[in-house]
Amino acid sequence: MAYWLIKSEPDAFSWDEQVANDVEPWTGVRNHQAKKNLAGMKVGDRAFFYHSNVQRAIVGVVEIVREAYPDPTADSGNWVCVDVKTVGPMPSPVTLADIKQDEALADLALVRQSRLSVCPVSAEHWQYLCRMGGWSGD
DNA sequence: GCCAACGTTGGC
DNA sequence: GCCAACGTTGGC
Repeated sequence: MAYWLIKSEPDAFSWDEQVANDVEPWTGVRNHQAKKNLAGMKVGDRAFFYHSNVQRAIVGVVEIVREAYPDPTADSGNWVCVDVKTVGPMPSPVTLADIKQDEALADLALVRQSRLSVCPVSAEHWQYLCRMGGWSGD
């Protein structure tokens, strides 16, 4: 299974809303690199839910429950979205500042390509970040 | 096919 | 609010 990180501006769609909705179509991605990553997601993959802009921290974990299908919010072009399901909140959110000052995470896509809204996370980095956030779930 | 201009994203 | 990074557009 693969791991990912998806970004959302809390003003547009927050973790609280994700928890309330439980399953949410992840729409609105309009970047080819991000689209490629969406298309590579499989059911059962896990993703960090990251708040960009205001809070800048990993605040929760979601699971992919539906693989890439045409984004209904796209008026043109063949953009895709996936459905994600709430798994649980990070016991202590991992902030971007924490990530940036840790050498082991220097080549995280989140750091290297700050504008990419859907990025892959290696298994090593996933486990590392889970430890930082106090995530003890499976 | 190159490059300048412009728009958007996101960190600070 | 500013700026850097990056994507897109359009003139040539």
